[in-house]
Amino acid sequence: MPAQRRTPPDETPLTRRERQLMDVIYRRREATARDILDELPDAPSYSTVRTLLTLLVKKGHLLSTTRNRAHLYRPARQRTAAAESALRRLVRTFFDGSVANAVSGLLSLRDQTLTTEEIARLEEMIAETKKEESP
Amino acid sequence: MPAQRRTPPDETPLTRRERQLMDVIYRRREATARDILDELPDAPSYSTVRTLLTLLVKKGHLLSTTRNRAHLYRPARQRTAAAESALRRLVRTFFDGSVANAVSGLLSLRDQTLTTEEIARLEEMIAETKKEESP
DNA sequence: CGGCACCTGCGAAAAAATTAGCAGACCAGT
DNA sequence: ACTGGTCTGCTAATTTTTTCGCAGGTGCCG
Repeated sequence: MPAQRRTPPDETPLTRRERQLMDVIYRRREATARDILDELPDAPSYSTVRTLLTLLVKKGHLLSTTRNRAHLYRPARQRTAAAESALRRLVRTFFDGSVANAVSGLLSLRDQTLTTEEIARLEEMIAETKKEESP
Repeated sequence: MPAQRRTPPDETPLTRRERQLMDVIYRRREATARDILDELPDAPSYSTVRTLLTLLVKKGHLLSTTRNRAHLYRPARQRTAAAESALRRLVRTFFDGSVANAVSGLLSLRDQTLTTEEIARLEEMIAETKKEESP
């Protein structure tokens, strides 16, 4: 009987708060309880954040090292891996499973403008994809 | 005193189950309690699904109409709007706020291959974007 | 050295989410 | 018209989450 989860980051969906913390950590790549507390708009007490963090470690979602006196947390899953499954979910849920549609949705996010450089990069990626698809 | 949430789909993050149901509904665009029950891998009782559904309506996340005898649920927010905010979150969390990076991540999802047509469409979108950026 | 500022682990209480059963109504088929 | 199958609206119990406080430690500075 596995008393405490080990390595494999459980496929169980996270709870609200858990996801919120994980998001902060993924965004920053690493964080201490204090960091998180400072970033959350609706943060609970320091004590609470710490509890959640400990829980996430036990569940295998986070790894912790000690920097100075405080614990420093990092995601147990590679950032890209997490991003990938998040993207998959999104594509399935909102874009009928079509990657092309998702890209479209992404491009129409008129938030921050793409630089000329980025556009060039995208073109290159498309070209690459094309090459792979139809050699 | 607003006894029951009206139109504005509350910015409150959904709970685990709630999100799960919403996802199914977004994917199918509409669904009955029965539909959802059938689609969930780890479905609870019919009764439970109905309770959640009712709750989501009360919170303003879903709208319900009656088809035949059963309630038919649809998202209160436009699918595209929901997709948009989900994308934004994802871009911020996993791609350092870079849309280009996100597109890249999307393209490297080697799940299903893009058809030649889709690729052409993407190229067109990029071209369009380019035109807008640097007129 | 004494005190301030923080961190840690542990133990629980409070709040929220999840689950489910029940009675009444309705429709369709025999 | 009766029966079986399904849906609805409630009510409520259980399980999870979420939240915190307290009792040590430790490092640092006046």
